[in-house]
Amino acid sequence: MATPPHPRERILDAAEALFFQRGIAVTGVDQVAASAGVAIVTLYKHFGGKDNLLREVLARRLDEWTRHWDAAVAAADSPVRRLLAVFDAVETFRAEAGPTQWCCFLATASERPAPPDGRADPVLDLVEQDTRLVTGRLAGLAREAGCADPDAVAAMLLLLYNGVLSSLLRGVPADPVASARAAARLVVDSAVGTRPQR
Amino acid sequence: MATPPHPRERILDAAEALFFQRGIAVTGVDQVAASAGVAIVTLYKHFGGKDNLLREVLARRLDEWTRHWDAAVAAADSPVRRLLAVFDAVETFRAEAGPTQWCCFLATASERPAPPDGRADPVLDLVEQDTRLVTGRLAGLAREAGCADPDAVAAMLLLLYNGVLSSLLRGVPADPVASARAAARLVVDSAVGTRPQR
DNA sequence: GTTACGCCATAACGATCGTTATACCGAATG
DNA sequence: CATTCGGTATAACGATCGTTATGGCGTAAC
Repeated sequence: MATPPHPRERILDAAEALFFQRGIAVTGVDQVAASAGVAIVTLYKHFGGKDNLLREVLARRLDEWTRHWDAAVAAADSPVRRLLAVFDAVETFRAEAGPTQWCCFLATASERPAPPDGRADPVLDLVEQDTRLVTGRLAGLAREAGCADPDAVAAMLLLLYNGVLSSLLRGVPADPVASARAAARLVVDSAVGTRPQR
Repeated sequence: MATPPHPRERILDAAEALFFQRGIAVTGVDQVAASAGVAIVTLYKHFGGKDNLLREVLARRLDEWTRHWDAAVAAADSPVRRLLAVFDAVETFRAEAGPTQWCCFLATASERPAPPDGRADPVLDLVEQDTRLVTGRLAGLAREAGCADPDAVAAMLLLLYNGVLSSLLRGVPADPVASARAAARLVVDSAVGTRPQR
């Protein structure tokens, strides 16, 4: 159970670990296959190529992240706590997903240039899908929490959210989630207009 | 004056633009030379290679950023405004530096894996130098502003700072600096314990 | 037993990329 | 005029990488 028997899962795990710990472009397909204990041919049998592999890794990640966030929101027992549940989800997700260095989607957006013509890139589409998910949910939860200006609150929380993910690259602050929670509480308390309901 | 006559500056400008708009690994040396209107040999005459070119781009950028931040701090007329001057500096720096997509240092840290052995990487050293600069200054300014817990405030502001830089990748929020300023004001006001001195 | 299937190992291909060598040109300097 | 210097153009090298082809090995199904 430590290593899933199916080679497909092992490839996805290895790709996720290598892509977002060391970088997507610098990680060769052979390294992914070797890390998964799988032949290169098997990788190409399951996924069509590197781009498709990256696409499936991102899709799986987006799915797991959505589930984590859903669970964290469901576990919260007040509208304000539901709004702040993003950071709980980040913490539990990172604890379970392992030592992935930083955000898959930001890493992909960073390394992958937009195609010159107006054509769409299926990989970058997943990044934008994640962006829409985060922004939309934050705005909705802010509205339900009774914030005076939900969009402004969502923008500030999104800033803290992106800050957490990118702070993993700098290594500082040491506990980005804790700092983000503290800052988010100040933002939300100010917007709701009530004192914190510890 | 639009295009500096010295090819060295043109190469640095072109490399900065391409590296951090499209990605470092995916940008070839030939593209940099072509964009600078310079032969590849000239690029290798001035800089020893791609790594050294990247190093000089980062060094120049760190220098300019330090100057901008210094100026913004000097222009502020209260300790709290000096603490918040980071975001003024980000705005003026981005307005002057041109359409660079996002933070050079985070992009470099994202694409460049740490060397496996304990050896030091001169490029990643510059990234860490930038990290130390930002964290150290924020903590010092927070202390001078009379914050109750300067390190905690610095951590939250660093989070917002990283959030601004990485939000440029997502494209949202539309005006990250404005949102960061609003959130930072809430954080600092709460830490100083006084009402905002508009 | 034979067939089919999933996987592995090896090798090779085309392409890109970082880097260097060679030869040429023009202007400034003596 | 000769020389030197900074720049250009072209070509080539080695290396890496994404991708594919070939052939062989085990296991489960019929």
